[in-house]
Amino acid sequence: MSRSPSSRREDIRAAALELFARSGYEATTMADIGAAVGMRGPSLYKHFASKQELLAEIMTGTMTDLVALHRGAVATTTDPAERLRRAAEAHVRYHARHRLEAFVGNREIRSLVQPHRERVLALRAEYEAGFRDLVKAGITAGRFHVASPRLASYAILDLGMGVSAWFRDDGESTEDGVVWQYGEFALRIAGADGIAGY
Amino acid sequence: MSRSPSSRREDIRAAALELFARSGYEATTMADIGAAVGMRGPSLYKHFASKQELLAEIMTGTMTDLVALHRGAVATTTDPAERLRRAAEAHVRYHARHRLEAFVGNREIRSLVQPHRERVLALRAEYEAGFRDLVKAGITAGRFHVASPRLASYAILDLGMGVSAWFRDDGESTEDGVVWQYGEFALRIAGADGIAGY
DNA sequence: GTCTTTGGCTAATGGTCATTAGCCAAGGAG
DNA sequence: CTCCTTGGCTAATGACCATTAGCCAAAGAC
Repeated sequence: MSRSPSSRREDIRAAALELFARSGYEATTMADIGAAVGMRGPSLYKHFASKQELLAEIMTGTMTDLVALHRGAVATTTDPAERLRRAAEAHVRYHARHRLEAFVGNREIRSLVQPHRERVLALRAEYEAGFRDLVKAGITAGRFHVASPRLASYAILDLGMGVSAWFRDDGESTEDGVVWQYGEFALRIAGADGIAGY
Repeated sequence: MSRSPSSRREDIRAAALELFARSGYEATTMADIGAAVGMRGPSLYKHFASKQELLAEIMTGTMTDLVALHRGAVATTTDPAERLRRAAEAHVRYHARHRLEAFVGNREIRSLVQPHRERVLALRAEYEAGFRDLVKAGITAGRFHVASPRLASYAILDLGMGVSAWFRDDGESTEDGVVWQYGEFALRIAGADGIAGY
């Protein structure tokens, strides 16, 4: 039974994502992607304009989702510590749950060409500014204690990115366990009141 | 004036490193590397056996240096917090000071072929185990308070890796400032006694 | 039943790339 | 001075790759 065009396109996108994560964009060929969905490489061009369009769609989608999740996470509270915890948890949960998207989103920016690249970089800058603003607001409120809000926000962001590289929901770590623990780490990094390990 | 063979080889290695960091191993050509050192691509083969050898040398060297620096950092004290701080500081300083090596070392493992790849992965596993052991030792001594030593050690490692991606010694952050702050973050993540932001 | 559209095929296009082969100028050794 | 080695050159080898062109079977529309 043939697949609908939009589900076929989604299959191709999923196959490309898996191969880009495993081998890298440059080392993945259209023939590889085609083989993964049961067609020849040149047939992909009936569904996608180019190999670059595949990468652009994956990376833009990832960054758009992260920004939206961040906004949603911090929207319903004004407490600085709660906002940071929720933002960090959303960040880590996304990296655990969509680890291939997060991994490719982090790793393949060098292969993304204009204008997609600057669009993704702009979204990334917005996202990073969101974390920095959260840390600064906490310091201003007297709730966080850290010498450098800039370094703290970078550190918190990097924690999530690391998760996409190693996390497997294999029992040793559950998604919820990692999300909770990393939310805690974010508050520790920020030096939030009442967070000190016990 | 011609350069000595070993300094020529070092120039090629440095050029390759810079290009691998900027564009990625796969997207960098031998012609690119040759142009950077003032010769044609095929001439590189008088100094290196292959493009892969260049990558392997960079990545193995980086991992070997990190393991050695770690050993040195923890060798002269037995206090758990001091050991973790020193290990984290060595880790971050390396990533700040050798950010291209660290960046390529983190990002290009997918392009490294056997047997180099398993050698680098083994060194990486040893290095990661070193951090995990430090965190566990601190918990055993009652000095650290963290639910998951495994997650804490991953988090600490990821902090340094992030540094290689964004750090510039540009005044806004100095190497010493970042090293100190990140050493502090490592202790906070581990929930070290006496570290709570103020 | 006929015409149109869709989507997968193969062959081809235009180009790229790692690496080897062989040449030769320059420098060093004896 | 002669011979050998080194290191950079160009041309070539063998293979690969993104993408396009054109064909055609199958399915859908009327």
